[in-house]
Amino acid sequence: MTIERRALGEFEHQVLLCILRNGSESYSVQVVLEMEARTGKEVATAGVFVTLQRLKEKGYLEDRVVPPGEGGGHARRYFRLTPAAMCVLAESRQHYLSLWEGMETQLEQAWKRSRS
Amino acid sequence: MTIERRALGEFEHQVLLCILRNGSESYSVQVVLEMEARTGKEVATAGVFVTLQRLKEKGYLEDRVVPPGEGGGHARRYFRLTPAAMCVLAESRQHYLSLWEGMETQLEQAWKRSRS
DNA sequence: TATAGTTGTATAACAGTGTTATACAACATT
DNA sequence: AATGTTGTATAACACTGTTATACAACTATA
Repeated sequence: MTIERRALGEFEHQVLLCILRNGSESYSVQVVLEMEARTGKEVATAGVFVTLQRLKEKGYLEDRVVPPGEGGGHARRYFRLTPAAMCVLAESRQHYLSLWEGMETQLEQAWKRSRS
Repeated sequence: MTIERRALGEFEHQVLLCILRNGSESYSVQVVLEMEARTGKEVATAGVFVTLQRLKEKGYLEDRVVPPGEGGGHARRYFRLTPAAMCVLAESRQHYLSLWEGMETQLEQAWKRSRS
């Protein structure tokens, strides 16, 4: 058995990117809003929540609970990427690019061919 | 309920790309070899097989059985992409690019920051 | 003609990821 | 006290990925 890092699912991948994009830290609702803004589709909070937990278990996220400020409200759990997460993101980026290498034009040609 | 095409899983995505890359048609073993050549990792035939079946059920692949030629051997089941498959590939490509837009440099910077 | 080897198809079982429904906790408003 | 809002949390289920295993058709070799 080799020590192997499992690949991320697409949704996990997306959640990590949104946290990174939001700045250093994000909590669940921020991630949901960021994802919706970027995809144009509705995103369920619970789905993001479960994914945040699983990513934490796998060592890709660290979290801290921030108590409500002076304005009151509910405490929030903020997540930030670990170095392992950035590493796996970079790797999966390379993987993706190599899979698609030269395929963009080929897909377009195949598409035209299929309509003629 | 809107008529919605489910997103592809990453492995499904990869299988479609490999068939497209191999030319117009491929059968299971060809896909396995193509994937191994591209990723450098071993790929289980059964995994590819199940995925080919599922992609066919979803309307992304069409298949035909080709009897053994003069040299003999086992009959092969060849698969080719449907227009729907090319369409979903193109869409998921756009989706991916928009998710990563501007993130490559940001990931690099976050990475450096985390080591300082 | 047995026996073993090769290639390719096929299915079942299970683990991992994605989605939905639901509950709950803390605070604000009326 | 009752209601609304925001955010956390869990359970259940469907879908995707992986592994183990069986089987079918042919080849080679003794």
